[in-house]
Amino acid sequence: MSAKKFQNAIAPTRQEDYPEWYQQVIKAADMAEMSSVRGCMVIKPWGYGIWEKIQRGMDDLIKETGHENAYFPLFIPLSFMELEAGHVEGFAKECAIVTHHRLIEKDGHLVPTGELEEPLIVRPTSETIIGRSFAKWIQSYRDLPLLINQWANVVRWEMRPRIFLRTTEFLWQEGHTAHSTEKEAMEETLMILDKVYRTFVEETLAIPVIVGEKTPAERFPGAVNTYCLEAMMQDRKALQAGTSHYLGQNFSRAFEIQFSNQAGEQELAYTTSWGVSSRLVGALVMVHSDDDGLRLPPKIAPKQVVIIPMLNKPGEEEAIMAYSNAVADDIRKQSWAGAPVSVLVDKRDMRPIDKKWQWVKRGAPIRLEIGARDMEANAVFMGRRDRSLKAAESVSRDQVADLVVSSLTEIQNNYFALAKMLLDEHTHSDIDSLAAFEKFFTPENSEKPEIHGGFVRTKYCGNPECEEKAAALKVTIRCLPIDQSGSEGKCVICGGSAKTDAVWAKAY
RNA sequence: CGGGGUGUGGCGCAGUCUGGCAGCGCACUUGCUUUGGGAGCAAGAUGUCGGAGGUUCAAAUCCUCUCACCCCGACCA
Repeated sequence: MSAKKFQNAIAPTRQEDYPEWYQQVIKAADMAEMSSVRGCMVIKPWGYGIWEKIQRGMDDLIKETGHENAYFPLFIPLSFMELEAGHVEGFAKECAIVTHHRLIEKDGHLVPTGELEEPLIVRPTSETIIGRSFAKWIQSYRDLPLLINQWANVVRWEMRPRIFLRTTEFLWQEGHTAHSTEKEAMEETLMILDKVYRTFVEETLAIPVIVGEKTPAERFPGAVNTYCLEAMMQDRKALQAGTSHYLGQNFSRAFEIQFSNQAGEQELAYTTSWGVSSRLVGALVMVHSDDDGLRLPPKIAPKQVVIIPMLNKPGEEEAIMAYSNAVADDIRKQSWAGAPVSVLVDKRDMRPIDKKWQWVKRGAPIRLEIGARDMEANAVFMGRRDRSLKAAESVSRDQVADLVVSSLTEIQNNYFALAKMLLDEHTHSDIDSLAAFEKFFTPENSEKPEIHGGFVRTKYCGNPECEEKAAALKVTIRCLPIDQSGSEGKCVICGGSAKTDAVWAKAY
């Protein structure tokens, strides 16, 4: 294969075919692949390493805000789903159902037998089964608040799976809490949204978000209010990066989550639920990556520094490896973002140039190439993933550890700044008529739509009909931002008087 | 569930119209050369051509049935 064939490591580029580019980045980074089970993915070590970093960081925040982890069953009795009307409607169409518990051999094939008296559904979310437990655990106001989180897999039989973004089975955390007052439950709902989700997504994943409330059309089935984080991908479409629900007394009524208050009266508890999923990995890909593959913010990279020994000539190996390991140890002594810098010395039996490209495609923030020449000069050759490949340069050995630390901070900040620039540049507040709105969201090439559109932040009258009208353009209200301006204006769709700010976009 | 498409070594595909030895590129293995910027040459290994049935001297190719997957809609963390 000749070098000229590669202008970029990933084909097609983002401009050429964004959805295909997305899949190629994941493949080239060796993160995950679709499995032989419909809609289900295999998460490979590099992709799972990213998820583990997400879990660790998020879990710390969840615990710092007073929650404890627990675990509930994968299966939910079918009858539980019937108890909350809105909930059934939302999830009934996408459930996996277990109806048998045994196999027998018949004509050389295994067929299910032993039909269950009551079918079990594989959890699409756990409000119902956790609600039943909460009802048992809560007797008195002294048992409240009850603050529980679960790390789990869930199954939703979606029509069109897309790797990491919408798979049949996915990984997530789901928080479930119960409170004695509406006020406290609402505070919890919003606290999680800001202190846990927004903080983590912006500061660790380097993804800027718009925080807001969903309209009734986009609300979680069974919730009173649903709040969310919305992020902009590089094709300017929105991706929901986290969600927090105020459930009011809907689930406590259905599952009899009652407590005696201080006056000795029975009251229904107020509950919340909130979650982020492995979809965040897809968001990382679509926000930060470029036409050479994945780019990982250092705080989420499973390895922050990769050392590639240039083992080209026989006889040099031992000395270069010793030098490389010594450099690695120096860097490991450095602390960054509250933890030792993680370093991998890639000593695999591969051509160094192939290793280098592999680490570029996997998005390692910093590459250090070490060969005989560097060793003689008491130096290393350092490349940063946020800069062009040709911008790599020689750095003296005694400066490298400090430079790595300052570079990690710079890379983390650069990725956030770039993503923020994209979000700001393509968020428009000056679209004030239906004609302008339609023009903005209509691609020039309808056969093969180019990257177009973005977020429109404008007034909305609150009429669901206006929302439906936008849906014809595949545009939905992503959220009603928390930071409302309070000003009065005209609804962008119907022109009627409107006070509410809304963010409109095409979404994943 | 509607409309369109595809199933051929690990991956990507040609071959199907007009039946006649199962092919190509990449990746993989081995050897030699090369070696700080996605190397070259040579040899090698890898296949129930999605499945079942039929037509035929002969089927990847034709016919019937079937399964799976992909794209466009409805659904969605």
